[in-house]
Amino acid sequence: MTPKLRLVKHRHRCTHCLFRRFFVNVGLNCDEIDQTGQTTTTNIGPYHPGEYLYRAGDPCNALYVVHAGTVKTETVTYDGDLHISGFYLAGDLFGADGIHQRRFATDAMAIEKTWVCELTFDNWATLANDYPDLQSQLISELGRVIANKEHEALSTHHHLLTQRLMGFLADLLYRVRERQGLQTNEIELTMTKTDIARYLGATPESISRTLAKLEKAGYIVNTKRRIRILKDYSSLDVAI
Amino acid sequence: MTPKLRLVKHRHRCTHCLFRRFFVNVGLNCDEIDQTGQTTTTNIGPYHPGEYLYRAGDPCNALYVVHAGTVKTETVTYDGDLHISGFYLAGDLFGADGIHQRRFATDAMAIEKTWVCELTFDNWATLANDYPDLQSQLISELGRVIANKEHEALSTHHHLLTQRLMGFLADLLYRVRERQGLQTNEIELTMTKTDIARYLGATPESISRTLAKLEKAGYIVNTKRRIRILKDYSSLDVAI
DNA sequence: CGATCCATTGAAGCCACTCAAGCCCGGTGG
DNA sequence: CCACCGGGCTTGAGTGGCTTCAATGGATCG
Repeated sequence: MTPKLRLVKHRHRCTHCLFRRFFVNVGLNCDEIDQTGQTTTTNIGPYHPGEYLYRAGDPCNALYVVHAGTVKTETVTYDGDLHISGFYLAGDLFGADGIHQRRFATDAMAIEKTWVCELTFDNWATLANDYPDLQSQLISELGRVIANKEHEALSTHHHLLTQRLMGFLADLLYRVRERQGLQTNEIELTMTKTDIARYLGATPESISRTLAKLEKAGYIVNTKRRIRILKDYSSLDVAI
Repeated sequence: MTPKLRLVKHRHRCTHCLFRRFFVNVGLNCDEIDQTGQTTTTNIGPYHPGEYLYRAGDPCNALYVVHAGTVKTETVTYDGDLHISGFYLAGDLFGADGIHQRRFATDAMAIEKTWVCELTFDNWATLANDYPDLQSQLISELGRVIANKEHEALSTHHHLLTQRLMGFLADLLYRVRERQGLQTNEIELTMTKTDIARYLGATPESISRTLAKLEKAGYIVNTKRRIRILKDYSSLDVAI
């Protein structure tokens, strides 16, 4: 990672940016902070599909939020398998696994054209000094990350791939809706189905077969890069 | 949970307590804090095996650290399965999944005679006001929890139960060694094997069979409530 | 000393993996 | 422009690991 080549001064408004929400919650907005002359967040990008944002073991000096695009974090297991630990959409915090050791535990890669907001720990310390409530904002957000990871682990333990996959799609639809504010039932898949397999701990073949089965049973419509959800996840018949 | 009946003033030293480590790291110790007249942590217990510390949905007003004993956190999935999200030994922080929503996401149950340290958010806010560095202590710890959860998720995706189980045992041995400071190779199992199954997403039958297989292959010695590790996890032959 | 929960072992079935082949698509270069 | 290539996706056949169902033994406890 050679951030120097990519550093772009923060210019456009981070309307969906988590950091902005933090600032607003303590009674500030980005403009005010800019006016104080303090550097707050830095917008970095674009990263292109397949490009690494950082690698496992790199020093972690900042927090990141996806500004636009999608990021995946992945690890190579000791026996060579590739495991994906998360997909991050616009507004999502990622890289928190590096906070403790000050080194990232995973690789982070853009899977489409992506910009991210960077908030360095140094800047954070300065800001938190002036606005102490910011700390509890971050603590709360980390709590949310933990609760999410636990929820993910839950669906991981469904041994039927049908359920894991429907759970994944339902979660993705939920998150897309959160961002669009629309009640759409269609997901634009930014990740490959192979990546979905790596995320769910399955093989691409099984994903393909299971999607076909779900389509035949009338739960989804599965086109090239889109999936339309026809029934709610909770109505899933395990026996199909 | 009826904490009022169990509240015991903090008396003995929390030598392994995470909170104490926080205080020490900002240049304090429990004695000094006690002298200021501030209530810091409250020691609660004993909880007996099978007793709930809190239930999913209960309001979360505090952070908890195991003082002595073992705690498990579990969730009932919508289809009735019981999933265990973690085992917590002396010194471990738990309940962090309740920070964001201010409600716990899981049930917490003692699996042996257990005491815990409670630090309420109110007390935390007071302390953090006087000693701002405490906040980053907690942030760092939450980062550790996140990194751990991600690591757990990794081993979850080993599809061979043999590997998941050996990984679990190796992790448990590592954590026991951390606490005892000894180079023992024996684990005293505080949880039932059924609980191990629920944690690993398997059935008790499979755990039983896999342990028998590992013993026959010379990797472990499996007695009633103890397991002795004979070989390192990394030397595990997948083909057994 | 019966009740209950945990643990173990056996037999049968099923789901997902492995191996293998072919298709589709975008990108590249002759 | 087309041939070639590579990666992702799909489909087929066979195998293996884990689950399910069932039954028994052991441990703890009121």
